[in-house]
Amino acid sequence: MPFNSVNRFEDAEHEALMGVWWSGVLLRQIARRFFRDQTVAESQFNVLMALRYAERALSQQDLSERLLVDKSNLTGLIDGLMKRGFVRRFREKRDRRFYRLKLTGEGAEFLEKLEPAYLELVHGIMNEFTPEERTRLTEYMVRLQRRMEQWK
Amino acid sequence: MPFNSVNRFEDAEHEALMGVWWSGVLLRQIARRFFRDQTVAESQFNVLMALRYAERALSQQDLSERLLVDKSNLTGLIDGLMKRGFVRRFREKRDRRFYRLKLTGEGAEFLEKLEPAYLELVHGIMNEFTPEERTRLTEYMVRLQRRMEQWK
DNA sequence: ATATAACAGTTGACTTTACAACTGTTATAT
DNA sequence: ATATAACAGTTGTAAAGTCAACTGTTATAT
Repeated sequence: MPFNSVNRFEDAEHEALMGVWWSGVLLRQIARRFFRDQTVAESQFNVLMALRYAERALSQQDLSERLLVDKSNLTGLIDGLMKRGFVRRFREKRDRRFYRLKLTGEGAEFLEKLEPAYLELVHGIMNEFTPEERTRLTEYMVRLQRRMEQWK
Repeated sequence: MPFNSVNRFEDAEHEALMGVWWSGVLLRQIARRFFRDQTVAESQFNVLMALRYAERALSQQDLSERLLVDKSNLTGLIDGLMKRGFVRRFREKRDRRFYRLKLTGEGAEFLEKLEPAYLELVHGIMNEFTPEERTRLTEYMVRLQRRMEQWK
């Protein structure tokens, strides 16, 4: 789905979707570099954040669904986070098919250290918009996501 | 950069950025599946579209910049498209460092066959919005991208 | 005129991701 | 009670991407 500039389609719907597309591409690029400097992969950060703000202990399957990543990837991702001491797996006794994943103290601490720089980045980008615009943008994105869910 | 639902940050800027982020993730997912069914990789489609709608013959370097993909990927990507007969490389006589890439008749034809389904998908998603909303959304995305360019 | 820079493309190592096939565990149906 | 489904996680393969180092070509500087 290309096209920031030239677009002979002259199709307003296409143009709008391309806008979202390219914003996503740029955002990915910025995030990758940011997290590399912070010595985490973006995918690992996503896992840590999901665990931190989850309302309950999550399984790898849960993470797979929340992060929209294939469950097979969670195996290695969690392995890596365990090696760094950020996450632990707890076998569930009632149902030995899955683990409950928990953030360790080190994991939480690591996230806290990261947070200022992370928020600075986020705000540095988003203060492009006024509060009203932000609200409207958020609303648009929610609707767009709901619409796209239909294609899953 | 996670979080569609739970977000204890209570941070409107973060929320808005996450909206863009998740929309991008979903869009990638939908696109990947769509193009798989159409027997092209999304990355190949992007190249074909870029060549088709370019104002002049592009080099691999040009494509790299337009598609925001490392130039090293273009080698294999173009190789693949040449194998399918969709693209040709022409050595530039004046400057033998680069190729001029051109879409073949087969390439153009392939794109044309794809276009209806592609546009149907795009419209199916974007008719979530009224024309005024689309305009505003496009405007937001343009501003967001310009802002994000600063971090490149 | 020649050494040095810059440029386009390629290659190889590595990471990330998706997908399909597999193991082991639990739930369901007959 | 047992066969079948469904489920969670793991493994292996392949595609796609980044990055750094390399080749060959052209531009620049002294």
